[in-house]
Amino acid sequence: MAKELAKSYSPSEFEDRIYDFWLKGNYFHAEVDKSKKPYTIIMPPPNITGQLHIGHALDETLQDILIRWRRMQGYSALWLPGTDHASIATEAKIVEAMRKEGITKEEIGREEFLKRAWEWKKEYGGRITRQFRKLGSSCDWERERFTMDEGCSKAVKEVFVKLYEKGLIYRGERIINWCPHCRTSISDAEVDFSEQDGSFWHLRYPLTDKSGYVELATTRPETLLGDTAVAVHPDDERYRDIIGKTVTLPIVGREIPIVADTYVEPEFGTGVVKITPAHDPNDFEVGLRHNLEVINVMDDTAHMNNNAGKYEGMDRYECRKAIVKDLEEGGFLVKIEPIKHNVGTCYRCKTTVEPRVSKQWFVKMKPLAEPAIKCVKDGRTKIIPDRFEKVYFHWMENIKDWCISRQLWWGHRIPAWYCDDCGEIIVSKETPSVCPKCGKNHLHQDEDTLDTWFSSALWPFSTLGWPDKTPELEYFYPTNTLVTGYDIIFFWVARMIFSALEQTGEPPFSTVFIHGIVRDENGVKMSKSLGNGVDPIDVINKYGSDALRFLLVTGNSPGNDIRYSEKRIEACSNFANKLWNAARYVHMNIDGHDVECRLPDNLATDDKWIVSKLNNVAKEVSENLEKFELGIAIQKLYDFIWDCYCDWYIELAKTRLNSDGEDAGNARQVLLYVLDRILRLLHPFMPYITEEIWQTLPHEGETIMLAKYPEYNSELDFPEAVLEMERIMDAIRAIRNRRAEMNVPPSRKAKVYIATKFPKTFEQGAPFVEKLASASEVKVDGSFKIDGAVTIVTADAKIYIPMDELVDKEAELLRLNKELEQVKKRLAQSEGKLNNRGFTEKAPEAVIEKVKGQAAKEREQIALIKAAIDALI
RNA sequence: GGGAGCAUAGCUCAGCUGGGAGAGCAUCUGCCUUACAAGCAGAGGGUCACAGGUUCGAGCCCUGUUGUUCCCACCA
Repeated sequence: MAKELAKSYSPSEFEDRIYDFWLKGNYFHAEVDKSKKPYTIIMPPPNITGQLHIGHALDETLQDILIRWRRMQGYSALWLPGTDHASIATEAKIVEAMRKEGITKEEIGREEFLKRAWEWKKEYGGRITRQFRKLGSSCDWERERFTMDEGCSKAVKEVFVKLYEKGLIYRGERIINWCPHCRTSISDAEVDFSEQDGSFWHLRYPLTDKSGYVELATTRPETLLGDTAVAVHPDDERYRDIIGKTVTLPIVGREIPIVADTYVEPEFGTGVVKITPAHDPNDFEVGLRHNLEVINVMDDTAHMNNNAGKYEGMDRYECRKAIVKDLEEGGFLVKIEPIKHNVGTCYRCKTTVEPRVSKQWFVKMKPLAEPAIKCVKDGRTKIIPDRFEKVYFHWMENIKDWCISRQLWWGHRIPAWYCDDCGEIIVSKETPSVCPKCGKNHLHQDEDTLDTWFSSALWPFSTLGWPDKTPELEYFYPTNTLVTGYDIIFFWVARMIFSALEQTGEPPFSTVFIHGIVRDENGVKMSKSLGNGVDPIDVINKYGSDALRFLLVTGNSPGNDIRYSEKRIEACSNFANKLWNAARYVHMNIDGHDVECRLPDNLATDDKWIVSKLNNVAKEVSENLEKFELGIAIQKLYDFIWDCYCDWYIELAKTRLNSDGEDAGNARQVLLYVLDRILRLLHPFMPYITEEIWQTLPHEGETIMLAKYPEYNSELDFPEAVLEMERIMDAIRAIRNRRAEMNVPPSRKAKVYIATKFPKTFEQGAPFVEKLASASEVKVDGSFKIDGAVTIVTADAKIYIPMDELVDKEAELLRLNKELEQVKKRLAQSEGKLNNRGFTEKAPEAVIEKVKGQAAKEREQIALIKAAIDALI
């Protein structure tokens, strides 16, 4: 560790070194320790394919602040990290890499493919967590997990089998969302809708009895090949007579029924809908109600299959063109109307999804959703900010069964086997050797894997050892806080809650702390495809991790988005620089002296003032952190450090440090003590700079990480001294103000005469006035009255500065009168309140007292100003 | 169609349970006062979107309006 503080603040010089120091000290590691209270955060596992982006940086920073704060408070604070196997994304990456080599996954087969995948994981899977280290994340790397490691896989099988046995997992032929590019099913949550320009083709389907035709409109003419009915609303007068008749499907020639179903909206289009149960979720439902045939006309790449007759082999869009052409030629096309409509796309690759009937595994959601709703309703899990509870409830209450099977290889293979002889399905944690029903051994395992989110849903407890009853699970579970963005409430948070309740009987965490997303300077979401993203590593290299962390929490409230801008990060880095320099100043003064980091017995007024301020900041910061108001907490620290400590206390202390007496020693001690507490308070937010400085100062303990977080102490409140200091500071500010108005440079010192009712206070403060208000001499008396001087009035003092040549009597009078008017106005306001019976009868005592105090001060000030005016005339 | 957020200084945003509008940046003025010019001291700048209401008192609570962003639903 550095023994000396470098001349200038350059974070890149020490941040990595400090992180290594922490690692070597094993300070991030949390143990089961019954003598301490546990505090647990399970890290949202980033995808192994991922690269650190600013959104991770935000998520990590918030978690690190909470965990460092709790650790310093004495909790056994576990932040458990890990990564997610991200089946679709990873498989796509590997397939793409193989494509460049000219091979497909089918060619090399499942086993060989998985070998490659694991190799890929080994090589790149740790990239993102290595990047997390740059942020200063103090997670327990010894406990790092992976969603496909042995333990997590065990948990996945356990849950699958349990749910299956309970009847909550079933296999069935349903309509699901199919991505023709990824060639797998995806869940409802994985479909993104985007508005696209499309056409509305109005078609004529002739009645089979040749008595006419029905006109209908569709956005997907190619699905006509799979039509098995036409539907109208049962109450629609126009079509009452044709219900029960049949139409002959154009081109295909199939005879299909006209059914009545309330799903049809008579007002929309022509009030007639073609029904394609195999390729539309709503049509599928209609099909079920009317026992319609389901004709799948596409294969898994969205090319037409052999049900499509002469169109077989065509891509769905090629087929659309061909069909439209044929319809037109056959006289079936009435018109084409341009429309905008929402099209479902794959959240991974943005390919338009193809609704498709296929055999998949599903989780029955209703029974699981109920307790999950209750858990948040009764407050066992709190969502912050609470407006997101509404989002959660809405989703949970309208939830549909969750399609969990994926036609991918990279992931948890579904623990289900099929008997080739008798067709029995065996769901089991262990690989069965023979069919329990027919006893034969011709079994094959289901080819599919599970949705990535199935394993993520178990993350809070699978990582702690579940289903085994480990000491960790016992001690750290349920966890305390989950920190994540509002964009994955559905994907992840909701699923963790119902999974945990079902499997462990307890909510996975007591609080969900939701944050927003990071946007660019124009408020546009940062994304790879737009190229407007900022690489956190670049930012860290340029400004330091502490500045980035500061940026990400400051000026932000829970759940709100954050805007990144270069200007803002500069301001953050300036703050770090300010702290750095303050520390250098303290060093200049304590080095060579034997200074202890504790408060001296005799505190001067300014010492008491800064200690009181510090004490209250410590109190407020903790209160804000308890409420997850991180932005407010750091703002208070910023103000305290910059305004109170640097701009005032250090400047005040300068008047005392020159002597060799006890007072100078005391000032040194207080300077050091307050700096030490500042560093501790700030540490969770800016871990690197605080550690670097702390190590160079006299201190006890190995690391600031484990130093005690400052707490409020009523013995360190000195309200009297605070009041006295405020009087002096008011005077100093007023003098500075006047001098600035008159353009008097600081180099030009002037005598200052202070007439006040608090002569003792001001006599004590005289050196401060001298130093900070450019006074050559300060005289204090109760009754000064000086002619031809600049006159300044504060609530507690009348101040004269004889600067004859600068005094413009007329201007002085004008100014004083203006001030008088202002104060009078304020007094009128105060008195107005006090004379209002409604106010005095209903307002709380404290508020009334406050207003009374204001009024008194205002009267006082008016008297002083009037006297000053009299003196001038 | 349903829901949510946002609207406060020129810009970006805070404002915690209602009790005299704040910060950073930008602008202007004066300072190299030996921790820091990445700084110091000061100044200007706001009908808190609009209209009602509740209240002794509203940026904050209620209702409505407008603008804006987002989420959910997916009427073919």
